[in-house]
Amino acid sequence: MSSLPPQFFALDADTVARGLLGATLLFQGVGGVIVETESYDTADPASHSHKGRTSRNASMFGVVATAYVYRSYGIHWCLNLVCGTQPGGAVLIRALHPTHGLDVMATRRGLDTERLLCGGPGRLTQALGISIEHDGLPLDAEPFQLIAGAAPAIVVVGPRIGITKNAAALRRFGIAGSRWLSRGFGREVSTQSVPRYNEGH
DNA sequence: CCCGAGATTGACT
DNA sequence: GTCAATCTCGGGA
Repeated sequence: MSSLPPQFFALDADTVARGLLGATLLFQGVGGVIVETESYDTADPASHSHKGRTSRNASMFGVVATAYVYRSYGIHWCLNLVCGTQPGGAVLIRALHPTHGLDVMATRRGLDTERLLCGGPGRLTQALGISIEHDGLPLDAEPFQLIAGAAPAIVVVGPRIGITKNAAALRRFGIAGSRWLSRGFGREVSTQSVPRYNEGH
């Protein structure tokens, strides 16, 4: 069981978003395998960081390998991992394959069907108990734990969900065939494999 | 100051 | 398929 090296998060957001697929994300021991991500950076009009720093997105401009947690639609929390070659980059964690603490997640989620425990950015923060209190925390220390895992054989790529600016950019990444994705990917399939940070345990 | 848009979700027709 | 819930931000009055 190996942690993701800190320098991994200094790579560009697209590479990090791909490379996180297959890794295990735990929060206080609860979580699962990352199966879906999206990448953002300051050059991207869809990114919260595009128009500069505000009180909400401040942690996006902090050091890499920390969490950026923001409130979505006034109701939900969304978890990003800060990364990039320049300040202002992040990867949104959109879905997990739940493997640790399923009972805790089910309680927090209100006895949902298993597939909806962690499938969706708002759902997974609720299942793991992540909120604004955890904004800015480092990812290599409790309560977070990030463990490298087996690289997926095939990564699917497509447009990001729920955005209108720069909507055509192919910056959503998923493990092909996973039943834990928040939504399907249509036909845009990439056979590119991920970089080397996901060697098997 | 007011108001619309937004990296969402769940309830409902 | 439609729609409301309810924070944060930014643009216009």
